[in-house]
Amino acid sequence: MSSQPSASASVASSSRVLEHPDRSAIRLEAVLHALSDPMRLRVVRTLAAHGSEMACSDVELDVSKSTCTHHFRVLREAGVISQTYRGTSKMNGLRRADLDAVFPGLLDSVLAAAEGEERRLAAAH
Amino acid sequence: MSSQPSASASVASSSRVLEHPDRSAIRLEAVLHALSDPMRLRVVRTLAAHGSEMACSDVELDVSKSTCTHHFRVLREAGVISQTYRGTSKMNGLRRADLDAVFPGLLDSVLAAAEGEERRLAAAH
DNA sequence: GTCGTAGTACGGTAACTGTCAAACTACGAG
DNA sequence: CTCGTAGTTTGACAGTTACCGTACTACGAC
Repeated sequence: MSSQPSASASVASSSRVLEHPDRSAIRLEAVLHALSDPMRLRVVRTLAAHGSEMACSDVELDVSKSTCTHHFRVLREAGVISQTYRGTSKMNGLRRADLDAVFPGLLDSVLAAAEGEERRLAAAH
Repeated sequence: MSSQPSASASVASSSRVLEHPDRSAIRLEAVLHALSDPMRLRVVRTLAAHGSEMACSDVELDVSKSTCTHHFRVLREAGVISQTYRGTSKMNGLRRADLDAVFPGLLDSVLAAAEGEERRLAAAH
């Protein structure tokens, strides 16, 4: 049902391999659902701003480690991020190419929307 | 906290008035959550394709009336649609101007994404 | 006034979801 | 080998959500 991580992710460097949906198995509702949670949207915005892959622990969320694991898994299973183990760490990256191919402009419009909303809310306080 | 329906909706023609969030109270997460459900996405696509306002009963969903009421309310409370009573019917319209002002390009990219996904899934069968 | 329709409120069910602590595994450093 | 860290799994809890049937309200037609 799944394949190896997309081309944007490096080859796994441990025996632990993570399942990712094929580009063709990415569904809009799962993507929108994944992005509708504030924690996960924050992850995605952080990865987008950073540009290159980041370890889970480098993305600062104010929740427990088990909750972090939960949220990263939802993003991976929706096809929004790719994940690869590097020793004890797991490196995460946006599946930008896949998402832009399947839903052109969606990711950027969500990121821009979040940016704009954050600025408006900051200005309102 | 809410105001009268946005300018895109007509004046209410009955004593029943529905609360709608101000443009400034529309939140991205609520919008994405509202659009991540297949029933609600169908409503929004139908309203988008139709162009002008439609009655609840004119949007064909394969669920009970009480479930329809639930979904339309989620869309209204997220600020995605405006609703106005007309006799026994309730007229619904996309809050296109508000959504485009608050999250430029988001609605169109979601609609295009849904369109593209539908075509790909239809071609795959 | 009655009648039919659109839509609602309520209570219920079942599944989902986000949260966590605790115990765990996998890995690299030493 | 031990140790520390990253991340996981499990079970639990509480809240949310989509679904429904039923009884209801509001409205217009007559």
